[in-house]
Amino acid sequence: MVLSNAKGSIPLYMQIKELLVARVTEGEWAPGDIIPSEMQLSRELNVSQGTVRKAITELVENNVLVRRQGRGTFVATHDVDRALFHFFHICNDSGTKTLPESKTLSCRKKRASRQEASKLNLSNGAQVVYIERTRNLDNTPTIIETIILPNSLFVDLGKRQVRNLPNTLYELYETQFGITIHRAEEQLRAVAATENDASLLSLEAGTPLLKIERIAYTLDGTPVELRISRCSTSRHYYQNTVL
Amino acid sequence: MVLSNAKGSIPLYMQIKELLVARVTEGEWAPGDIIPSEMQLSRELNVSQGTVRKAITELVENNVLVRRQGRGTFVATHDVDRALFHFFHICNDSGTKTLPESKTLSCRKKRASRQEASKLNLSNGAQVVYIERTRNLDNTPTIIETIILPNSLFVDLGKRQVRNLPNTLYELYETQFGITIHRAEEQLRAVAATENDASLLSLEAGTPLLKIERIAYTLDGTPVELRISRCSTSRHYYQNTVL
DNA sequence: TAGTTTAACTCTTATATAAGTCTTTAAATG
DNA sequence: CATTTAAAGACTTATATAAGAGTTAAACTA
Repeated sequence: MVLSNAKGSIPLYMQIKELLVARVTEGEWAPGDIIPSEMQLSRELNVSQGTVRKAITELVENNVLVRRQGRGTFVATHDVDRALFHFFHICNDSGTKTLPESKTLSCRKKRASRQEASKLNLSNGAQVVYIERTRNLDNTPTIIETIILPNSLFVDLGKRQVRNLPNTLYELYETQFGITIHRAEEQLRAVAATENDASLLSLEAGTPLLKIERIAYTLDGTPVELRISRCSTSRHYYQNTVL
Repeated sequence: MVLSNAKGSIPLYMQIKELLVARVTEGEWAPGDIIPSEMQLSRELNVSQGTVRKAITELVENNVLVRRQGRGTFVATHDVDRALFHFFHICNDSGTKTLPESKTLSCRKKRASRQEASKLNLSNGAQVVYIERTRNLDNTPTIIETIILPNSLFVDLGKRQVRNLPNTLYELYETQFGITIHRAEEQLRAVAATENDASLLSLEAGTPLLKIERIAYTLDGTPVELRISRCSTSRHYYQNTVL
C-alpha cells in the first residue's frame, strides 16, 4: 500500500488507519501483540509521529488497539473484563454485574435454517455449529442460550469440545480460531417461557422472559455468531447506558 | 478559573475541557449557541489553538459540542434526530426506526413514592410531575409511558400543559426549562401486561411486555427524569449496538 | 537485594499550512 | 437600471509536523 498526500486525496492519518486495520485483520499483528512504536511507524511510513498518533488514537477509541503509556501500543484482546463490560449486559437487582457460570447442554453440527443462514450471511443449508447451554447467576439458572456458528469458520468445534466448552466463548474464538469479535447488534423482545424454558429455569410456563438476539461481527464486518438468549428478569435486568 | 501548567498538574487540555463544560452547564453558552473560535479561546486562555482543539475534540465526542467546518463550533441541541438516534431504541420488524406519535392520558402533580424519590435523588415525599401517555408506532398503540419529573425543576408543567404536550419531550425540557438531557441509564425487564396495559394496547392481559426503566441525567450528573415504558414487542424490538 | 539509572515508549503542547464556508464586491447579463 | 453571477477576502475548522515532558520496565550498581 502506498500513502498519498496529493491534493484531493484522503487525509494521511485515515490512510494509515486503514493500513493498521489491515495488518490486524490479516493476522500480521495478532491480539495481544505489541505493535511498532509511533516513531518506528512514522519512519517506516515517512510521516510524522503525530500523524501516526492520530490514526492510532482513533483505533484505540474503536477498541482495536490499547495504549499503555511508557510501554507501547497493543492489539486489543478479549480478556474477561472486556467480555464483561462490553458484551454482557445482565445485572442483578443490586446493580452488580458478574460473569455467569455456564452448563453446556449440547454442542453439535446441523444445517442452518433459512433464517439462521440469512442472519449469518451463509448460503442456504450451510453447516453450522449449534450450542445450547444454561447460565447461572447468583447460583440460580437465569439464562438459556442458543449459539449458532458457521461451521466453516469453527471447524471441528462441534466434534472436539462437545461438553467441555469454556465459560467465555469469545476468548475461545480468539485463541483457538483466530476470530475476534469486534461489535454486535442486539435485538430485545419480551416473550413467554415455553414448557422447556420453564423447566430449565424452574419457573412456570408463560412467565415473561427477556429474549436477546445478538449477531456478532468481526472487525471487517463479517457476521460470525448468532446468539439467542432467554433471560428470567425476576431478579436481574438488562443494563444499557445511553450516551 | 486559572489554568496551571505546573509539573504535577492536570494536563492543560483537560482543564480547558472543565472550563468549557462549566460555561455550558452554567448557561453562559446555551444549546445552539456558537462558541468563540479556537483562535479566540486560545488567545483568551493563553494556550495554543491545538490545545483548545484537543479539549473541544473530546467534548464533541461526548456530544456536548458540535463542529461545522468553516462555520464554527456550537453547543449541541436536542433536535429530533438526536432524540431518535441516541435516546429511542425501538425498531419495527423491518429494522426501521420512526418517532412514535404520543397521546397524553394525564399530566398532574403528586408526591413521589419512596422509590421514585430515591431514583431522582429527591427528599422523601417531594412533589413530582406525573405524566402518562401512550405512543403509536405504525398506527398501532405500542408503548405505554409513565414519566416522572421533579416539580422543582419543571415548575408549572403540571398545570400549564395538561394535555397539550409535544411529542419530543427532551426538546421541551431544553427550550422551556433550560434542561438538557445528556445521558441516560436504562434497565430492561420482561413483565406481564396488566389488565390496564392490555386494554390500552388492545392485547390480552398477561402478554409479555418489554419494560424499560430509564433515568436521564444532565451534563453535571443530576437525574432529572424517570421514565418507565412498557412496550409490546410483537411487531417491534429494542435495538442496541455493542461496540 | 534494594535502590538508581537509562532507554524506549507514549503524552502534551506548539506551530504552520490546508481546506471549507460565508459575505462582500464588482463585473456580466437581461 | 435591476438582477444575476463570479471572484476575492476574512473568517472558520482540519491536518501535519516537531519538540519536550512524563511513564514504565528492565538493566545496572552499591
